[in-house]
Amino acid sequence: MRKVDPAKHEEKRREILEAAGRCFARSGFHGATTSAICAEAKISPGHLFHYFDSKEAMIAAITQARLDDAMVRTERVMESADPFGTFVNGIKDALLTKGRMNNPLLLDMLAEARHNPTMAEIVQESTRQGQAVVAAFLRKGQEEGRVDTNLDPELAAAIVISVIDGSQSIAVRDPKLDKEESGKLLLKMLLRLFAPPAAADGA
Amino acid sequence: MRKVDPAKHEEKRREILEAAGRCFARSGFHGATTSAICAEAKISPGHLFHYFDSKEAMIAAITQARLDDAMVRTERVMESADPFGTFVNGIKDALLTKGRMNNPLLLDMLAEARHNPTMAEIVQESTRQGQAVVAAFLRKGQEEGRVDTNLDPELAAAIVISVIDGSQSIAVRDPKLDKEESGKLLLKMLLRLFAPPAAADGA
DNA sequence: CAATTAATAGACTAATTGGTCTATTAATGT
DNA sequence: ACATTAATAGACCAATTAGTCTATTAATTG
Repeated sequence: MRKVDPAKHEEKRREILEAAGRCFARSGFHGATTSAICAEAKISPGHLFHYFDSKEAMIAAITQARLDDAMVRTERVMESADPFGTFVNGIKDALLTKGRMNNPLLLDMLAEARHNPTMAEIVQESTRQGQAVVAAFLRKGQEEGRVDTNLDPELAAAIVISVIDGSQSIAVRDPKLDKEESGKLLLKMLLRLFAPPAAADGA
Repeated sequence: MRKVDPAKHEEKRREILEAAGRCFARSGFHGATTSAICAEAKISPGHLFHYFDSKEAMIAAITQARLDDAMVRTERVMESADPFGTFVNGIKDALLTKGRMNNPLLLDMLAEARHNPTMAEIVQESTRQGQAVVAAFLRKGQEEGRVDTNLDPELAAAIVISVIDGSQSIAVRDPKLDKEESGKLLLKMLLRLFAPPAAADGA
């Protein structure tokens, strides 16, 4: 008989998903056709649907993958020597929209989640997890006296995520705006929100 | 002969556009079919395409209309007795996502603009105008000593818009989160960013 | 009222698109 | 070597969808 390496199967799936990701980024979830994805991945339709049940499933898979990816990277920060400090750096990275933290599909994913219950579930579940992790960082910061203890960590975490989401809109609305500058100001804004009443954090 | 009221024509267009808006809000720009729009507007396809050249044109028109609408409302604030104060109230309204300032298509519009040059142009042009108006409010605030003069009004305006955009994501990511609460915190965050070095704005 | 043209309907279509079916090739284990 | 099954191709299809065409009804004006 034959019993083939499931790792190879997974690898191919990832490969196809990456090609799909490029197509989706270019044309949106609905604008990208399966045949465009086939072309990008250099496979036939039969082959494509051998790996994914439907285009819907591809959209769900890539969304899940991207969100998971962001989660993993965020969680890894927790293991560093200075969690809160590294966390702030992570936000910076996310806001500058350049580090591999960046996900050009974010707006599409959010919009899609407004119309598609499956996607909504994926996004919401991922948000629950992400929010919890961010809240943990904020609590850590509160313990260290670097974050205002009046802030509700869960709520503040939601705000952090919302600001990162919002930062994606800047590139769309004003492509000429310097991302470095806007990112820095967004970060400053968050840090001021975090700052305990005493410390003014002028710079 | 016959020479019919162009106002009536415009009115019907608006009517159809409103129906389309409901469909788009429900299913997204691509998920909503023209026949769904026909059903919602209670007209026939022939009739629909008598008023709009294409679905694309409908998407562009509704986007333009929504953005113009937001602009008009924002501009009107400038005419009030206390522009900056009223402006802050306007932001509050936008963040609470309830006042008629709210536009459930915002995320869809931004996502679409990433893939569709026509939409990109509309969004970017509208942003230019909106940003200018917001920057004017901030300058007013600076003159009145209510806004940090170190802030670049144009850049800060971009941040304000980005935060409002980002606030839309909250409802998607965490529908259970209290909008009142998150809106209040977002507003506080912006006000702290605006605050001149001296005033701490503790509340 | 008659003529004219706008408003409206709705059957129809051309093209696209997600997805299937069959066939072929290439691994793998015995 | 051979049997078995996975990997892959690509022709094909059913359904959907944006958009058209023709016909009818309703205003408007002279």
